[in-house]
Amino acid sequence: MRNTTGTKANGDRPDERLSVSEPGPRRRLLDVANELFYQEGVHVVGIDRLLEEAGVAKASLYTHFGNKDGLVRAYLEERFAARREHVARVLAIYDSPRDRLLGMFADVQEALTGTAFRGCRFINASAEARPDESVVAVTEEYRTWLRTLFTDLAKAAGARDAKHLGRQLALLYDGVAVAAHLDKDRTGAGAAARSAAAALLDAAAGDAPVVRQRRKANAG
Amino acid sequence: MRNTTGTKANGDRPDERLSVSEPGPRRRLLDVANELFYQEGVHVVGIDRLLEEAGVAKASLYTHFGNKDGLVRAYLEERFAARREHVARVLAIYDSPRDRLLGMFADVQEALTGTAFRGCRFINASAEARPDESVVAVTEEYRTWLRTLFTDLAKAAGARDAKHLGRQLALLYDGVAVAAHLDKDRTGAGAAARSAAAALLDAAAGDAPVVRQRRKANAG
DNA sequence: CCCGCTGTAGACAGATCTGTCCGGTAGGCT
DNA sequence: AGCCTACCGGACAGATCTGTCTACAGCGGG
Repeated sequence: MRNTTGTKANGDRPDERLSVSEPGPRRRLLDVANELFYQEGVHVVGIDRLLEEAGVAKASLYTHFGNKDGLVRAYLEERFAARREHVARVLAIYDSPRDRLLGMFADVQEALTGTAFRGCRFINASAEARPDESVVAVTEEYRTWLRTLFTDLAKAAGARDAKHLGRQLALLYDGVAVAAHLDKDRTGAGAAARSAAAALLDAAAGDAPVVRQRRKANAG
Repeated sequence: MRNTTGTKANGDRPDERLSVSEPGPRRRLLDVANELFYQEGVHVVGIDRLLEEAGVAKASLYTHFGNKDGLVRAYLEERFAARREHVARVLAIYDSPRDRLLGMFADVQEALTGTAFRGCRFINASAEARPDESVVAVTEEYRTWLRTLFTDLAKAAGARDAKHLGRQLALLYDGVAVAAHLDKDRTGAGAAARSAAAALLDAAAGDAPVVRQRRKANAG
């Protein structure tokens, strides 16, 4: 579909200093997987479709990833890493803990204006996965990380019960992903989540916003 | 797998007044679909599996439902109707609008204590559906109904912006379905959603709600 | 220079799934 | 009794998907 002649070109290792030319088959496969698995679903997109779109031979897929599940796992783990980096960049924008927390929802609101938004990759992939597929393992890691992140943000923002607020915020985060995916009016969901996060934060911070000394009995 | 002899028995029409004996193939198929499609996913469960489990001939499926998508549609529409009835029963328990609203989340919290809980059928089914499958149509109807329901509850509970609060509550409702499905600790998500709903309602009801108690920390 | 590594192209096997069709059976109705 | 209808059991076709294997091409290092 793209490179009719077998070419080694670029092994897509980071120390490769060739000009941009053409990424290797592993890179091309991951790129296509990132697109198709997200837009259409993991089970719906077959091997042949991936190979066709990426211009990669079938044997290359199996030497690089072992089987389809290996490709799915590599794809999800890469997106997980990319997400961590993205969130780190978003959080770095803001100064105050409160703004950082709300910035997470501002970021989501911005993301779902694009037409390519189809909800949370991990939620969607998990909904169609069998229990033994590696999707569930990566999803669990991702969600643990996300919950911890929100708990940390809640704690920094001065919540009395940071774990509780963190959970509530994670609920909103899940909810907006689902709603923006399945409902027609996406922007409404984004705004609702953002304002709800602010309201919950205000309610949890209570009367003494940034002071979080009081009692550190169960904070964290 | 169950009735080795071809038997007419019960056509599972409502005016059938035979004793309980054995429901017809349509009923048996819907029952099995309700179980398997929910527990394992729509695409994962094949026709043969359904037929085997229900003890129904393949021809019966196609005469009753046309094709697999027809069965899926009938299954989802039946669950939608059952859900409407269930919600009506739940709402009938409470007297005040506020209690009715929070009762929706108390009901969910109770539901997810069971091991059979696997999140929202419609969300899960939509995540693995192609755009042309009838899953998306029924899901859209369901979600429109749900959003309207929460908006009505918010309005009755005295929210200033009922549509806004309704959306926020729907987000929480989606979120708890996802979280309780994918995370290990389900009960935590239920409690968080319930308390978040109360906090959002308090924040939205503002100063002049419908007879609200002091600040009753919700036990749960 | 040539060997080995990596990659392409595609045939092939085996499994699975949807949907059609045919033969047989049993109960209800006239 | 005889027929009609609903249902069962299973064979069958056609499509699709995963995974393996063979044949071949180009690049780079010893």
